[in-house]
Amino acid sequence: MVETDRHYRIGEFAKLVGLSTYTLRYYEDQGLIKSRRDDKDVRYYTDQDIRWVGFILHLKGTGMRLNDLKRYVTLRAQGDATIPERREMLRKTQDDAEADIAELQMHLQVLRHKIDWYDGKVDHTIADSESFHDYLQQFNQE
Amino acid sequence: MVETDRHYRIGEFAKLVGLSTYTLRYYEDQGLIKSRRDDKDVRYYTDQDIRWVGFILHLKGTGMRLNDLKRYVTLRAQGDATIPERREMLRKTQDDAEADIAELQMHLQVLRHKIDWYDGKVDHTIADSESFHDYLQQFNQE
DNA sequence: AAACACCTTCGAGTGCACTTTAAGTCAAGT
DNA sequence: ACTTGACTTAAAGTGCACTCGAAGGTGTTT
Repeated sequence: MVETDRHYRIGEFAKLVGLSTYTLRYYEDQGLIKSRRDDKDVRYYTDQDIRWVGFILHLKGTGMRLNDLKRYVTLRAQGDATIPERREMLRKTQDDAEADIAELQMHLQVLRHKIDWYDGKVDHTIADSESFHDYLQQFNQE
Repeated sequence: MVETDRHYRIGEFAKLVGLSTYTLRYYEDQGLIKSRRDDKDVRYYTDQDIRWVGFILHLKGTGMRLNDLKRYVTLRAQGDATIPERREMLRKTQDDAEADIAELQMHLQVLRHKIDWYDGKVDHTIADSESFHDYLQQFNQE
């Protein structure tokens, strides 16, 4: 054991994980996180919870929706038998995120070219003010 | 000249650029695009407009908001004197997009690790079911 | 003649993820 | 005593970017 006995009330916990107390209660309502209560019915959280919320934020950060997150949590609660499905959810999320990045990169490429054009690094003699776009059609798979 | 004399009505144009007619009218209301009208007051668009909408979609694709897009359009209408500001807007958008990608990559790294963990490629003997997170704290600058 | 595509204004609806308020209670700290 | 922070439920508000519908019109095509 490290120091897993530390307790945090919602306000402190909110600061630790970078969410508002509103959001934490909302996530609890949604079933994404759970909290224990002291004898006064006041929520408290532990370092475990910090890690769990951290993980949730990573999943959200890759674009996973609340609904999928709920599903994931439900599966997790059902034990190891659901690992294949959970793995599959993560893989799908990963694929989507990678596709998003690829698309973003493509759009960025156009932006960079336009900035270069503003900087005079690219041929200015073309009449059409947006014809750099033509040049970049080759990257355009959409 | 290539073949810049082709005219498209809104329905056809919508299909060409991948937006709905609703959205095209909405963008026009917002001042992002303009259309010419025939003698019956029916909108028509040209190949120029396809390129312009294409550019808009690239900017949106990098995360630029409608409001900023409006500002950009306004500046563009004011002529070359506003090029520095426009360039700066693009640079800012670029920076933001690059930051988004970096963050996404970081979250993805966690996801990939978790998938590996599910696949048994990573040590399974750790008791804490989410402790892979600890391992990745090093990437966590947020 | 009916269907279809276009036009107008303008307000309401959608989806997502919060965010806030209201209204009342409880308890610890300064 | 008062402020601060916690608690409850339920509902309304926010922001963004559409998306749609009503209601009435014109014009072209089948």
